[in-house]
Amino acid sequence: MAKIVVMPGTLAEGPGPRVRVTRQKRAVATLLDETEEFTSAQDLHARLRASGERVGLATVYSQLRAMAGSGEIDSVRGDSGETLYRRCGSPVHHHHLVCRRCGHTVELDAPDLESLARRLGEEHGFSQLNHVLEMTGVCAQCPREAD
Amino acid sequence: MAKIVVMPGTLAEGPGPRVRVTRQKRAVATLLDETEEFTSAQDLHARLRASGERVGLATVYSQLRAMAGSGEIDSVRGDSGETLYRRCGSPVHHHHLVCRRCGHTVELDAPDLESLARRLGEEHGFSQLNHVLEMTGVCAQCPREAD
DNA sequence: ATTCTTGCAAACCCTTTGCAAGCTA
DNA sequence: TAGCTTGCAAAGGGTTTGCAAGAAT
Repeated sequence: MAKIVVMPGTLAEGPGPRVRVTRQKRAVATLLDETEEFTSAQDLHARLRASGERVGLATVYSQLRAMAGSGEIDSVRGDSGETLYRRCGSPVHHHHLVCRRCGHTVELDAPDLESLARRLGEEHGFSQLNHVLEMTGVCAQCPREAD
Repeated sequence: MAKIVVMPGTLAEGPGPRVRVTRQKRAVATLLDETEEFTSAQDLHARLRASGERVGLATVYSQLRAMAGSGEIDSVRGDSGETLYRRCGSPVHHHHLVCRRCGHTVELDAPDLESLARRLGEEHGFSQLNHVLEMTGVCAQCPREAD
């Protein structure tokens, strides 16, 4: 089921709730900017606390959820069941290959995949195609033991 | 903590724990055989109960974990955070192409995609690869105007 | 008889929610 | 001031664990 998300300045917003800029939001956004790899809400929260920021865990969760919902950041699921977030680098369509152990991420540019997806859809008479590929694995730097 | 799993007749087993065949194990294995799609532990448990089998939820979990650990079944993480299992091998790995308008679904068999995904992962030194492709579009039977 | 397996209930972990106090616009 | 936002604590949902009773060998 599709979730309709209206991004600021995209469609007629009507008399909806106005977003407010808070110290907490800036702190999370900033830390996210400085972080390359996918990280969890708990990790972000711990780092914010460690650096002296006064931010609640629930707030971090709420914010990440909002940002992910509006497409501002990407999210994937880690091995231990938690959700990992990261500021999405390139605005163009691409996919991620994420290490389930350490969160190390590689941005994939796979033209073959794009054409393949298009072909598959057209073969079945579908139009207005869209696709999301989420790849995960264990990177070369991580122990490959199974558990 | 790595768990060493020795499959029957694979390596020297030594004086390890002997696996016992129980009614519960057979029930879960059988139901898994009859199920094409990825299913959750809870779903399997509910279906077992519904069919009159007396099996505990903890047992189902424990068993799926063991089977997945030994590679007997595949596991992926669903959107809601639960782990989904499926007997691997026979019912080949495949993806779905879903119509956003009517929900009509086509099961895709795309060997090209599988090899492409494997290649992409290996090129970046990843192992234990896993991928989920979600394709959506508008099928031939549906009006394709307004979106 | 031995020891692996079961399964209830409680524990865990991550995430969301209830809601009063705090803060932005 | 008005009403989003915050954040503590509690609730939720999925999965694991403790351990005594039960079953396979």
